[in-house]
Amino acid sequence: MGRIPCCEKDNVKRGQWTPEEDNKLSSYIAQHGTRNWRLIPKNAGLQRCGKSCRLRWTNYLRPDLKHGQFSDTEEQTIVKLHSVVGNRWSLIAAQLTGRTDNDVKNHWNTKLKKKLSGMGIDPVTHKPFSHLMAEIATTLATPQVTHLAEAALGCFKDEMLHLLTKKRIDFQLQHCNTNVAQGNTSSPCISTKHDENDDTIEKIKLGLSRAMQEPGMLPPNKIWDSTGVTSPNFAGTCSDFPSSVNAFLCCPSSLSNEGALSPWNQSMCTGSTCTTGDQQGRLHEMLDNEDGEEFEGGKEIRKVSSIFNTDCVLWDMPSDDLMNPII
DNA sequence: AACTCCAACAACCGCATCGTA
DNA sequence: GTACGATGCGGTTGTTGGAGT
Repeated sequence: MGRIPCCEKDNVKRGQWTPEEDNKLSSYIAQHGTRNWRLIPKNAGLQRCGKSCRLRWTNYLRPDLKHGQFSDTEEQTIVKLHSVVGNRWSLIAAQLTGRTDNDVKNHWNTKLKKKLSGMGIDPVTHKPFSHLMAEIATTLATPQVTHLAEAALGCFKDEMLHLLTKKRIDFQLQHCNTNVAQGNTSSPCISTKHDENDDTIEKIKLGLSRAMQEPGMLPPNKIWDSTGVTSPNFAGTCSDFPSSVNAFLCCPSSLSNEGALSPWNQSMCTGSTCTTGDQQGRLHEMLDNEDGEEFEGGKEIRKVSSIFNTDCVLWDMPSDDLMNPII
């Protein structure tokens, strides 16, 4: 048995579409609409799978599609919705005029994920990395925590190396300069040349292990220093690490100093649930439509309550976006 | 100039869900 | 209620062009 193929693969063309094929498909759909994708390629004179035609149409040829760069507002919308509905790309895309799920997904994977990681936020949970570490620490005994932290470090390593090396993020040289100016040589500047990766990873490992074994570490919002310089409960100091590592371990100043460095303003939930009623209320307000019941994304209609989790990061949106009738 | 690397995006694949007989 | 074809969706892979070496 097995699954019936959507079309006979031997007789269909694959790969990039040519302008001629695009023209054939567009003009056929303009005349006959998009009923029965299986018949469309045959009737339109295309040697393509119906599924391939559908994708080409929905992702590229549709006249109402917007091509080109995502605006800041669109990015904010994506991040905000992703923090609530996760990888429901079609649902997210439905809130952005002229964008497809494929567009949104690609933009998320190539840009936004890295952007969030760079801000010290886990793109999956939308929480600060340090926050996640702290949550692990609250639920596990120390030996387990250390191993888990090591495992987590492995997961994040690629993103961090990317940020630390490829993007050449500034390593908080100002702290180094300050230390030097004050004659403090006990906290040497990190070399950005020699064995940069190894040094950094070792420091992260050390910092994580210390943080996880330090009971006073928790809760994290208690020790996040808005200056990002020192933390009395932290075994070292945040300034021992590059800025992007600070983001990972100490929470970046952009998170605690609203609007200081972050490209987006945000309010952060503390703990495993949103703590301020007005924030939570506002998200519900944004998600519920005027009747407070359902919202529609493409064909899907789901109860908001079924997809709404209380773990969230709330992104401040321009007031115009709040006027989106669906949100 | 040639080569490598990487980001961006298009397209494919297989599973899930829907609609209908 | 069930079977089956059609369509939607999300994950993944492939391709391309530009930047860096």
